[in-house]
Amino acid sequence: MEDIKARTVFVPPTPERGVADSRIAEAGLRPTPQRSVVYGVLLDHAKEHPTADEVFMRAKAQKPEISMATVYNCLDALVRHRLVKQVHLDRVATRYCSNMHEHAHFLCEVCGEVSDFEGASKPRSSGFKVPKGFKVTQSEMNMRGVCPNCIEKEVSR
Amino acid sequence: MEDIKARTVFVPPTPERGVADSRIAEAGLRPTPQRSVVYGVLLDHAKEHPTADEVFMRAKAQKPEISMATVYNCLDALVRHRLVKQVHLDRVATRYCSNMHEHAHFLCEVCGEVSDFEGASKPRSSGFKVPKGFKVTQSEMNMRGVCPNCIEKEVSR
DNA sequence: ACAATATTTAGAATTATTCTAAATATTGTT
DNA sequence: AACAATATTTAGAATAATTCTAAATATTGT
Repeated sequence: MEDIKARTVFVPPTPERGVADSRIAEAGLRPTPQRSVVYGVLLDHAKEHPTADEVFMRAKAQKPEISMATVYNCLDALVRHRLVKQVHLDRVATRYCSNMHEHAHFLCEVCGEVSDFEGASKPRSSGFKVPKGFKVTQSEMNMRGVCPNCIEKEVSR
Repeated sequence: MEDIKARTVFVPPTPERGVADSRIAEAGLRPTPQRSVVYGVLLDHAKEHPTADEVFMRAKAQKPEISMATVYNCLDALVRHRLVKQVHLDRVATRYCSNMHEHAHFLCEVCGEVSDFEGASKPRSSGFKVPKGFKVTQSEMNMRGVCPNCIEKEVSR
């Protein structure tokens, strides 16, 4: 019989983990296993726009000792170093997004799904006049409404 | 001596209160004194983008029996009926804004002040392609950075 | 004035986020 | 490789924002 313990302990890194580590280093952030896991979770689940809590649960699956405070610390560091965006869609939990291309976010008020919309999210390229004297470092464009799936369900009721 | 009690009890309605009441009625919302006070506070302090808590304190000054739960209820009703916008700028408290003209919000990361930027905040007029099949009912554009005041202070340090 | 319906209330409950201080890890130097 | 300096992680407590609950009150249309 094979050495099961060794087999189960060895979890091959996802391709994203290597990407995570090199980007963390490039960004001038001190590399730690926790940051690697947290950023890896976000890269693996960019489309889901997870909350801190969802990141915590996924990170815990890979690294059981990780704590919630660390997840918040890591998320803050990643946001400060422009590897991750915060998405403030509603009154409750903030979401995190590793897609740094220009895009807007859309929240379906029926099912709660968050979608990415391509297009300009930077003020200069989106019809906004930034008044003289202000320095803009980040911007986000958020929309709400009903997604195609939920419109269909409503019609067929 | 004059009747001080009578004088202090009579608080002349601000011009905004009348506006508040008629807009609440126009919006098809049941008129209640609480909604009137809450909306009046927002109309009087549109530039300050108050949080629910700040609205509560101001509303309490005019109507001491009002409760926090009612402030949230009223804010939700006003938002649903498009008299007020929610502003989701950061991880903490949501802010409220009675300026329904197209504009973006700017948060100064140094002093915390929120400013209005004129310009398009609606997706159609701001360079965003809303994918086919989505119904967009609300949108908000938020920016962060440093305001002119704080840039000046930083330079002169 | 009456029933039906919606709103308000206080307070408890829940959820999201921040804080704290001690333990551990990382870095740049010898 | 060992060392000091500095940064990060940790568990758990603390705080802050928001939601829930069920009873009391207000508003509406008849």
